[in-house]
Amino acid sequence: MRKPCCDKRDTNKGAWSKQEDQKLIDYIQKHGEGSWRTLPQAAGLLRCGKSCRLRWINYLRPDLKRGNFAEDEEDLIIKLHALLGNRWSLIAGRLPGRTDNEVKNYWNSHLRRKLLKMGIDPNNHRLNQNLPRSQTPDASGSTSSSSMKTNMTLADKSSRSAGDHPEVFDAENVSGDIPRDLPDLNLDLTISVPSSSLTKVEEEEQNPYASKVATKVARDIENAESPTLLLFA
DNA sequence: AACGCAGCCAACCGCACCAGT
DNA sequence: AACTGGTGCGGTTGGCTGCGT
Repeated sequence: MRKPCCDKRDTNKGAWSKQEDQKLIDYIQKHGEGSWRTLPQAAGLLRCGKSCRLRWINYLRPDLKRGNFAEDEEDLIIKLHALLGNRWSLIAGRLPGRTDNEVKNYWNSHLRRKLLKMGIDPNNHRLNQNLPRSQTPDASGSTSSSSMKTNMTLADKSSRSAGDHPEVFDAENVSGDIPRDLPDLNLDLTISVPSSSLTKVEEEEQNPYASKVATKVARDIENAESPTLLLFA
């Protein structure tokens, strides 16, 4: 039995105060990130290390992009979710300035509903004949979101939350499942490792978060058992 | 004005992963 | 190989806010 990450009796919980935020920012600016377990004490915070890490990553990081998601960001999230499932950190890694928590929340509060409204099962990105499909133009694929089109799903064998996604993806089955009179759901799921003229070191210096996750995405995709990626033209 | 409800989002929790020993 | 500590991730919760009645 491992001991808890901190002594919960002595730690604050709940919303962060401005003073706490400032202490955390000051400390990280001086000493850099890492050593989250010892950081709270060193920074004079009565917080659990995990809590500090979360606060920094999700809220205080200087490279965070706050505010509404753009259309292309929405599209990308939908595509990546079809590809990766609920692996929010990987998805967020493709969206500069966005955090896994933010993407997860946005998915659950907006995009899930949007797909459902379009008659698409948000769990597997397949047209769901049991769900009512709205007759509005939005539901025909010509939504405000330009490329909200899908006819695919993907087995994500390595996912820890594989329950959301079918273990085996059968392309033949898909083509058979989708009625011919449905809108063209051609979804380009091409995914590539971010290319950069910067060296890996330079890239990591400029954006350690994006770089780190991008590396993981690339590794995951490389390691994926064939045929994990099934792209449908 | 008061209340109930739904949606959003920050934060917490528990588990898994990984590197070091 | 087994163990341990630190870190990361995804699911869930709870409080706040806005809206309708």
